[in-house]
Amino acid sequence: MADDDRIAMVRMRDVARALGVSVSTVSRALSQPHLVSDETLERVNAMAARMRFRPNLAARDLRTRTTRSLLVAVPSFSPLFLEIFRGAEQAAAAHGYGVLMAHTGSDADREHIFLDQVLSQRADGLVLVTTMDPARLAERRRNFPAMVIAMDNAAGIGVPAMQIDNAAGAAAAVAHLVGLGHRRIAHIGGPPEQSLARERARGFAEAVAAAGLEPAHCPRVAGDFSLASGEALMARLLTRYPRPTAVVAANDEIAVGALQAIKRDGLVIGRDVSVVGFDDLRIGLLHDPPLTTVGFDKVELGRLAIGALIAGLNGRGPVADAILPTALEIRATTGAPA
Amino acid sequence: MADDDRIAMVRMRDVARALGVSVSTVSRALSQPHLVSDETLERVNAMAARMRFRPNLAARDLRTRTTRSLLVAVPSFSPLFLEIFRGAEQAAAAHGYGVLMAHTGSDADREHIFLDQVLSQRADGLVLVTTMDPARLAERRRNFPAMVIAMDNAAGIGVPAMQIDNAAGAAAAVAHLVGLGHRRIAHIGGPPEQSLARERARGFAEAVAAAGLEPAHCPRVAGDFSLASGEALMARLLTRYPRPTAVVAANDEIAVGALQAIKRDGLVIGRDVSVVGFDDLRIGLLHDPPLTTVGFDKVELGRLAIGALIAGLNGRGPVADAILPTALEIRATTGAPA
DNA sequence: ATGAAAGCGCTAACAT
DNA sequence: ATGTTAGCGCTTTCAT
Repeated sequence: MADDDRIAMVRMRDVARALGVSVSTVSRALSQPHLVSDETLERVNAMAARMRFRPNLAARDLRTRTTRSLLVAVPSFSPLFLEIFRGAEQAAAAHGYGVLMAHTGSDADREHIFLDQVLSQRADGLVLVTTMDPARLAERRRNFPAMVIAMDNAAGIGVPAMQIDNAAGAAAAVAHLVGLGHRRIAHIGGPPEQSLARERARGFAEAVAAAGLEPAHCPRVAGDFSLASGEALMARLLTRYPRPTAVVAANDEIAVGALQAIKRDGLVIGRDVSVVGFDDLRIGLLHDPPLTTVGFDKVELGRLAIGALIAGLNGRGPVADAILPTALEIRATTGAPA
Repeated sequence: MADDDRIAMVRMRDVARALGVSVSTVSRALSQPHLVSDETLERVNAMAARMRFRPNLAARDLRTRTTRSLLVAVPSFSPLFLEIFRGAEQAAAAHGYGVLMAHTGSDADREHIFLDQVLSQRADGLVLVTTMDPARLAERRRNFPAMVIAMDNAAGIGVPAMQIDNAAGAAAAVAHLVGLGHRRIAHIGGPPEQSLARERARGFAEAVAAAGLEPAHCPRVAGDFSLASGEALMARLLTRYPRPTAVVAANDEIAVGALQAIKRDGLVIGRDVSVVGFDDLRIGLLHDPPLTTVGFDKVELGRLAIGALIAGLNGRGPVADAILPTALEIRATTGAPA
């Protein structure tokens, strides 16, 4: 019973009537205060508060063709992407936009869903965080809504992209190890379908070649960015002869898995085998010993993406892509080979 | 230049004109296909696809007073809350709803923002995940929109709440330790402002009393749910005389911090000092040795919350609160006292 | 500074 | 099975 004590929605006209003014006056007082007299402004504000008036945003959005809210779609809830979201949120708030997060599971269908949300005016724009080469999205549509790619390139789909220098990061890891005296360095990569994984593998390969290392001693294997894959692949690598003295992992998850495999074999981390991760997430810092890894400013990446998106929304021409630098964080899993 | 090659929005009337039918026919074909002839249906679908028509959801939402999308607001991006979100997402999808995630940072202002989103018709309902006692929200508003509380009680604000049995979980941890022979068990809690922390502390205290342990030997200290606080507080606990032989932590973060402090002191985990966590997150499983902890079905909690929300939306009366059970996951950080 | 009127793009009676 | 009409709650000209 009492099903009718649902919250009765109070509309602008209710506020207007209660005040004996027109709807336009209320509307103006609420969104363009400088257009009404001080007295009216005050009365409207007071009454709106008293009546607990909430504007119907569907109506406003329809009329203004804008929502002042943005979407950030992440592939998964990895801390990496969450950090990016955090930056996005900051930047959006600074510009008076709200942000909501959605996750795609790297599923193309789901990515299209969120693109459509923008096309359908549920949000003004989209930051698509992806590591899967967004060019494939073009197979199914020609025009893209207001959007920005983060973490990946946007080859050929004509939207701004904010990335990091994956190849340079991997190369820096190799250089560090070579400097320590390593000559047999392996790479445990991510799935080659992911452009992110390919770029990191490329950086590794190029650096190995540049250092003049024997390719046969620098094997490259591909995992799936999971800890389990890092562990399994490392275990296999350890049976090779000659055994690699160091490993560059394509992310921190893989690196920690590798570390566990090394420990399990009774080898000493940083002496028998050195490991470098990628992404600089907490999981590596928590490990004992803490992981040497390739870091970068994830929050800044999110900020940049939103900045570019909003600039685009404001018609300030096509924004330049950005490639953020990486920085090697040398901790305790790397050392001179025994 | 070419600023005008912005995506020209195609509206329903454009599709209707192209086909020589009325807008209503297009509308019906798209959302109530059984109301139009097969032939019309097919023509409309084809044309809509060809013209890349996307319905303007602001208009639809305005007209139908519904969005078919739900909001889940989490306090932080802790894996605990992300698991809950995952469950929410599943359940929502099963009912044809979309879900977006927002985060509140346990900030009351931000919580109100998302409540307002619902009142403003941006979403049909809200799952508010909180550990801060939602009753305080009532200070600032009388009526709540369609919402459900997750992880906390909803004392006195008249909305359904889906929680877990925090006190029982903590008590089970104590019982496990008592069974192992421990008589001096400490508790490192969370901030007492959080009802979640208070409940867990209460369960601890009651179980300690029920077991007839000497209260002076079972100190309770309060951290802030962070690893660092667990480490610092554990270090202090270890200087006490007589030293506690076991600790029940209010969450896994604290527990892992405690573990680090114990290790640093050169004590043996599970023999000199046993530790039980709470939440059963990956951080505990990753630890060496893996953490004994109080677990519960986080995904199910999210599912239940969405189920209750949607049931409420459909007018199926007030939904009963749920209290999910916890289950002790005995791993390797607990053992008989030395 | 304020009011009247039009209209955003859609859905849902109500006709036919 | 389809078309006509009204209207969701706002914002924004255009008058005054």
